[in-house]
Amino acid sequence: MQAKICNATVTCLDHLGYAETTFAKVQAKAGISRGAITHHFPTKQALVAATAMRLLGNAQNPLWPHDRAPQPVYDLIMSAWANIVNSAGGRAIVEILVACRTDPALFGMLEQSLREWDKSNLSLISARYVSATGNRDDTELLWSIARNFLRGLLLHEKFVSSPEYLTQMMDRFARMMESQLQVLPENDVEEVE
Amino acid sequence: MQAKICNATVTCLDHLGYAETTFAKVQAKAGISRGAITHHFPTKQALVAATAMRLLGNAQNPLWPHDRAPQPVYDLIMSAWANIVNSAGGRAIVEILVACRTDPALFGMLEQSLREWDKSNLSLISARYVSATGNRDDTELLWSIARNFLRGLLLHEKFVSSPEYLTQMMDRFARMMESQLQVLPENDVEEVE
DNA sequence: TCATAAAAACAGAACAGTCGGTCTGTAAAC
DNA sequence: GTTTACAGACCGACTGTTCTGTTTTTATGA
Repeated sequence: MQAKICNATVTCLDHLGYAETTFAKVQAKAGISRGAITHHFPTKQALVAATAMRLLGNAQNPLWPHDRAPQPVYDLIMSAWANIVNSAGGRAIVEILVACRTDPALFGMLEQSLREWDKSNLSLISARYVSATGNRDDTELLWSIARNFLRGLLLHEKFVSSPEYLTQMMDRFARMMESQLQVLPENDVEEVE
Repeated sequence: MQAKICNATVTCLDHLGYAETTFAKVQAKAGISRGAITHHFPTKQALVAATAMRLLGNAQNPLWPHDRAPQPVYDLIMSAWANIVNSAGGRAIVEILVACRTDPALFGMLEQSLREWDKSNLSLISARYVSATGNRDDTELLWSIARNFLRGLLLHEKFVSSPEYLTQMMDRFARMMESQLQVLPENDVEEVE
């Protein structure tokens, strides 16, 4: 039930934005009663915070399969955009991040979790990729830069002069990252997470 | 009067976010009557759209003074962050861009203006800076990348592990740009805009 | 094993407050 | 004298939240 509610919330955030994501809309989208939603999530912030936590959990894995070798940096950037950031969940996360900036209650609920997610996300990267300088901190800096670029791109996407231009930006950025970041040479990368 | 209303709107967007920016709040912040605001801006979208146009006009100049030589790329990135993106106006713009994604009425009012602003912004850049490849399109791509990164950084700012880490990210990105972009050699750069 | 109590899961009505938008009224300007 | 600039009351719709019921699940103890 909670999963059903949060999925409906993601859809609403993606299609309607944070402001228009109301209890009534989520309830209608999920096809449930009003009581169900307020029982599990007494406030709007609680609903959105729970949805964010769920999304973060799902966004951790799909980029680096445990069984296969890490994909090249270029492909990593491309699939991060297509499968994570520019997805319903990714767009919902951006709505939530923006709301966090001005909603202290929501910020308080998510601050710690987002910090921890950020940290574990970075350590997943530096277990598989390494900066050209060989410095681990630099690896994490580069990935942070990439993540912020992709999120910023989400805001600009609808105003890009043409779809091809967006492709060119992605390609240009991925090539720039490629020159700074590389797949870690064959090591044992088992004991991660 | 319109300027007073729009300034109050910027403050509200910055402090309260798009969802909580209401006619009542703007009215109170500007210290005017309800009639004044609805007279000039009949809908909330019209108010926000007019505010956006005003902000875009202000955000065009300050990075490249006409009288002095263009600043180095590193400084350009740094001052774009400090003076444009991470300012009250910059944060308000991001709120508006996010709202545009899900509000068709607002999007319709701003789409054309934002596209034109983007174009003129890019031509201002390529009049003073050039990609290491010498290609003008590449220059514009690089600047688009920088702008999107800075906007994305705005969403992440409150969750960064430490203030120093943010400085490091800025520094790392600016150095990366520095290696791809350079100040255009002394030419006549008068007939711009 | 099963009766039973306690708790959790849901349903839906009700609430006060606020929203965006419209309306009439007045003063000033052109 | 017609239009524009402002003032402020008014409105229905909708907001997030609280509340009282009803059903289902879970825990308990003999």
